[in-house]
Amino acid sequence: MAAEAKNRKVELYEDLQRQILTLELAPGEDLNEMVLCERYGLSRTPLREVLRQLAGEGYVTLQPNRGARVSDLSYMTLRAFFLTAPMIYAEVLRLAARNAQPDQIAALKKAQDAFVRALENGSVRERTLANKRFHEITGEMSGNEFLLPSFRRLLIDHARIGMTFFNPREARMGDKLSAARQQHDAIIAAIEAGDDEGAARLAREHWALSRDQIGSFVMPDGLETTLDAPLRAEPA
Amino acid sequence: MAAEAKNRKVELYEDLQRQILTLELAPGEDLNEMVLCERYGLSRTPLREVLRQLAGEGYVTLQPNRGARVSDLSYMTLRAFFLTAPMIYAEVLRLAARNAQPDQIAALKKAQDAFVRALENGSVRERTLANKRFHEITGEMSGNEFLLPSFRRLLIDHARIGMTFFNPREARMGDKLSAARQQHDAIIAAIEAGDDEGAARLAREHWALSRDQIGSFVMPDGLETTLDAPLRAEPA
DNA sequence: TGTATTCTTCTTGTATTCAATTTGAATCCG
DNA sequence: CGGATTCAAATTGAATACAAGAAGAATACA
Repeated sequence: MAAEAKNRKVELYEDLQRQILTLELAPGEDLNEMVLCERYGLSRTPLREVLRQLAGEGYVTLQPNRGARVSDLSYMTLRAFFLTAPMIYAEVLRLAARNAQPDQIAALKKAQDAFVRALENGSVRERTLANKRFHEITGEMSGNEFLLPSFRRLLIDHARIGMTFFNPREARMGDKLSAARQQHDAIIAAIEAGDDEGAARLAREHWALSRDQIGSFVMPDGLETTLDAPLRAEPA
Repeated sequence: MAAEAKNRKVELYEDLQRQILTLELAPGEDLNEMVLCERYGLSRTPLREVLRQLAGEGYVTLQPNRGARVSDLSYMTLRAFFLTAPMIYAEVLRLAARNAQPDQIAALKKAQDAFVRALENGSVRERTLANKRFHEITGEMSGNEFLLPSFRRLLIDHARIGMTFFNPREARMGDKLSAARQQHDAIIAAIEAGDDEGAARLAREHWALSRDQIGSFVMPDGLETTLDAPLRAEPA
C-alpha cells in the first residue's frame, strides 16, 4: 500500500528529528543513505527528499557529492545561540499571549502534563523532547511565520545543548527542573490571560534559567576554556 | 556532461528565486513540474529536489499530492512582516557592524554600486533584486545562523511587498529612493566603523522608510480597506 | 621507506519507469 | 434540471536503473 510507504517516510522524518535532538545522532555525523533506506524500507528517492527537508529546517547539512551530515554544534553556534535566543523567545511568547487560540492552549497544557511526567519518571531524553514540544506549541501560537524559522532553529540547538550540558551531579539541578516546571505553568497562565508583557518577561526568566544550567556545566570552577573546544568531531 | 546538469540545476534554482521575488511568478501560483523539467532540460528527480530546497527557504509551499506553489502573500503575512522586520533588521545590522570581515565589506560596497546603478537606469525589478542582494550581504556579515533563517524569509517578502506596493505616481517616491541610497551608504559607514548601535539605529530608520513607502500605497487617502483583500488568488 | 599515482570500490546524483492519487468530465439517477 | 457517482486523463510519488564523482587501497617509483 502507498499509505504504508507514506507512514514509513513520516516515521523516518520523525525518528531522525528525535535522534538528532537527543544526540543519538552526534553533531557532524555522516548519514548513509543506503543504511537508512534499508532500515525504513524506502528507496533513495523519498529518503533524499526527507533529508532535504531536514536540511531546510536546520537538522542536517547537505554537502555536494558528499551527502548529508548532522548539523554541527560548535562553540560559535553556542555563542550565537546565547546572543539570539532571549530576544526571539521573548518575542514569540509575547505574540503567543496575544494570539493563542483555545485549542492551542489545550494542546499546551497537554504538552506540559507530558513534560511533568517526564520530569518525574523519565529520562533526560524524554524531558528534552517534552520540553521542546512545549515550546514548539508556543511558537505555533505566535502565528508569526517570520519569527518561526529562527525560533525553530533555536529549539533544535536548545535541545542539543541541553542534552550536552545536562549535569546530574549539579546539586541544584533538581531545583532548576522544578523551577522550569513552575515557569511553564506561569507561561500558560500568562498566555491564557492574554498578558503579553508578562509572557515576554517570563520568557526572559525561563531563558535565564536555561543559561544558568548551561553555565554551571561549562564553568564548574570558573573555567571558560571548555568553550574553546568544538562540540563535534573534527572534519576528516 | 554532469557539470552541465549541475549548472542547469543552479540556473533553475536562481531563476525561480528571481521570478518569485519579482512577482513574475505570482504568490499562490502553481508550479508544473513537467513544464519546468522541459524548460531546463532536467528530469523530475533533481527538479523536485530544487523545489524542496526552495520550500525550506520559504519561496514555495509544498502540498502533499498537489505539488508546489509559490508561497502566499496575504494580509496576515503583511501584518506579521510589519511586526517582525524592525527587530530582526536591527539585530542583524548590529551584529554585522560587530563581525563584518574586510572581504564582506568590499562585497557590500559592490552591491551598493549595483543598487545605485539600478536606481539610476534600472527597472523596478532590478532595483528590488539589487536591494535584496545588499541586505543579504549584511545578513552574512552578522554571522548568526539563528537570526538568518528569519531574516532571509523577511527579505523574500520585503522584495515581494516592495514590488507590489511600488508606486511610481507617488510624488515623493524619487525622494524615498534617494534616501534609501543614502541610508545604504550610512549603513556601510557604520559597519566599517564597527558602530553597532549606529547600525541598529540606521536599520530602524531604513525600515521606517520602507514602511512609509508601503503605507503611502496602501492608504492613499487614509483608506485601510485595501489591506482586507488577500494579495493572492483565492484557493480553488 | 616514503610518496605519488592509478585503479577499484563505494557513495552520490540523475534519468527512466511504474504505481497511486487527484481532478475534471461525462453519465446516470432522483 | 440538480446532484451524486463513476470513469478517464493528468499529475504526483516511489522504485529501479544508470552515470558520475569521491575515497581508499594497492602498486610503482624515487
